[in-house]
Amino acid sequence: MSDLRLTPTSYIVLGMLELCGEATPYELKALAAQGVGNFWSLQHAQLYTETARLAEAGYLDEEREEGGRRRKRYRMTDRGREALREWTEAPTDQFTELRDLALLKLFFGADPAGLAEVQLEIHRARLAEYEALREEAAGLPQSGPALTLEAGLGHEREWVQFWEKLSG
Amino acid sequence: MSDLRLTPTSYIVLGMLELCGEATPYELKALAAQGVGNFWSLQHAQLYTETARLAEAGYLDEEREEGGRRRKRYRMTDRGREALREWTEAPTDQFTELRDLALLKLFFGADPAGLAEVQLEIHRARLAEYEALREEAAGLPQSGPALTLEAGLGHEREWVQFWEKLSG
DNA sequence: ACCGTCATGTAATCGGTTACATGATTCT
DNA sequence: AGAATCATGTAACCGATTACATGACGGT
Repeated sequence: MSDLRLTPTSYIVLGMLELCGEATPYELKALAAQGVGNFWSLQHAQLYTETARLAEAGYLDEEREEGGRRRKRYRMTDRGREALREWTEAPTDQFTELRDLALLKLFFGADPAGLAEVQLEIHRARLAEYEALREEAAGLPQSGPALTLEAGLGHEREWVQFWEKLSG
Repeated sequence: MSDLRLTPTSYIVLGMLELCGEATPYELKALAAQGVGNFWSLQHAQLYTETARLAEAGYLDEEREEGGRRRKRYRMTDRGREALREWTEAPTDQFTELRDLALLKLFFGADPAGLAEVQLEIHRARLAEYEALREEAAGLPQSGPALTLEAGLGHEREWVQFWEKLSG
């Protein structure tokens, strides 16, 4: 029940547990991969340490499965739900830097065309993925994930345009 | 002369030292603030530890000033220049995630309009800064920094559009 | 029965952030 | 001269990445 600082990682875990009710760290890994991981991914090891941390601080309940692998299953406590709600409700004025490695190389004088060739490939691929995701979700009611997908699409288009201008 | 892994932070230090010849960590801090810090900022403490690390591994020369604060001044060695050149020349296929805190809140159900209000403010301000920078640099020959500024402009416009759609 | 691969978890390391600390300099 | 602020630097802490380790399972 100790105090701790909640990081974005903490809220990702809390948020996913709210969506799915209860899960083992391994299940959270799968859940992250198909959702929030598209724009904020975690190492799988983080899911083990973070759930343990949150449980110790009273934000999660921990329960060991009997038999087999005796895996730990987690579910939110009221305290966890409350923390997530407060966080979600409060807007943030944090500014996100680009922090793009290719851009960093460009800044320090790298050859634009060379960078563009490989960056175009990955950004076009990602853009195609996002467009496929949007197809799938077409018609579904608007939702948080759908909105973030729109943001991702916009920025990927921007990257593609940017590197296209620099290629060749 | 030990071995170490060079991180983006390392290359920022090396890159800045190539630009300015030699500097103390404190001077690097100022240099970073007006340039690369716009899209990849560092804590000032990093500049002390990173220069020391690079010097120990032979990428930088370290020299103490006599008298006064006896500050340490750093300059690149041939090894440092070589490392920077190799890094700059090699394209990267690293994909950069958005990792935006406001987007994360949106994903987990935050109220779009509330977020948009404060996000619009900061992104509009940043966009204005970038436009001013471009004014200043108008006419100057194309350069790495100028290209990254274009990228920044594009993404800031994208953010502004995105949050505008969600506001009100 | 064996081998390779996926599932699942823990431990060690390390960069980065935060906090702290002291020497200059300016202002009143 | 004293207070406040800026310049400059070091130390401690902690989250995140990396490396390691073992158990289950499918195929041959």
